[in-house]
Amino acid sequence: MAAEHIDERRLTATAIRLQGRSLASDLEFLTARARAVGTRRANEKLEPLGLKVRSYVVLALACDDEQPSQRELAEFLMLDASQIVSLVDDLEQRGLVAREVDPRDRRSNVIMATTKGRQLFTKAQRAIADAQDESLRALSATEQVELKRLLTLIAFE
Amino acid sequence: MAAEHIDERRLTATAIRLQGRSLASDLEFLTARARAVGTRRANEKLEPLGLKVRSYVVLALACDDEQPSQRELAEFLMLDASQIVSLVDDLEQRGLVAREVDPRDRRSNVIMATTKGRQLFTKAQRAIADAQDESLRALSATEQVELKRLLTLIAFE
DNA sequence: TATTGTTATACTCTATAACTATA
DNA sequence: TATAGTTATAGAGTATAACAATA
Repeated sequence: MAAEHIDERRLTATAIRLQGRSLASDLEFLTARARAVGTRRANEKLEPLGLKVRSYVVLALACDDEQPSQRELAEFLMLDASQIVSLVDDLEQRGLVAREVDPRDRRSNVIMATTKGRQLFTKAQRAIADAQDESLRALSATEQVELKRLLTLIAFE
Repeated sequence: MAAEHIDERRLTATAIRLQGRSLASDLEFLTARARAVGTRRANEKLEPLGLKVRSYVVLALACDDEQPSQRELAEFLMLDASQIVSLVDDLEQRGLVAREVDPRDRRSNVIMATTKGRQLFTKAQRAIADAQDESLRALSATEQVELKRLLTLIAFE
């Protein structure tokens, strides 16, 4: 009965007729379904590493030498600040990232990846790339670039 | 401190630098953020009608004369069957949709919109169209069509 | 006074297993 | 034996308010 027990990508013959419906051209529906398909697939690939998309994105930004504050992470990832606390808690307890008080503003914590965190991130990038390649399978190289460009426009607009 | 208290579309100057990071070209991150922005906006527009994106999509398919079963809704919307139960329960209690046993397979419920449901759906379509127009503001007409085409490819692939 | 991070809390969303009725 | 729907439940994701430290 669980959704995982059915193929998450293709639809059965019985449900295909719903694809012709007006909802199928609704941006809200399309982004929600694209994200659901992609997140499920990516979480499966990340599972052996003990990561999910949620924790991966925090680790990715911690690895990128920008030393973001928790506030910046919350804003960029569109998560509540209280959610960042528990995501960073988890990564910190596993020795993957470290909090460091920002000397310029001692209210802020700057998040940095450890060596161990960077090593795991290298593996995680491969897992995410695998998932992404599967998602983009039906698109040409040009279309892949164009999709990302257009998604960026609506994700940050 | 809640995420709603910050602008959900534009980023503050402090977070803009994160946009240059490699994560910003990650498909998983882009679809997640595009969906988060879009769902938040659409839920705000739907709120006066007592709907959310989740309930809207069920109502939309119920209005489309295809008489989907709950199973088909679950599959198409990528929700668990048990979630469809509570969404249909809510819409049914409000007199917006009706369950009817499928005479060809008496295990199945066919979901149909009532007149009241169709009337509300007309208003909801306008609300969703408003939200979508805001999301697509930065795209040309051609780009809007192209984005939906490419999203369809990854959402159903 | 305002902001960063934190904690506690509650609410929504999603998944799992067990049940019933039909097939 | 398998499938559609239901129920109960638990876990993940998200939002809100209040607080301490700092600005």
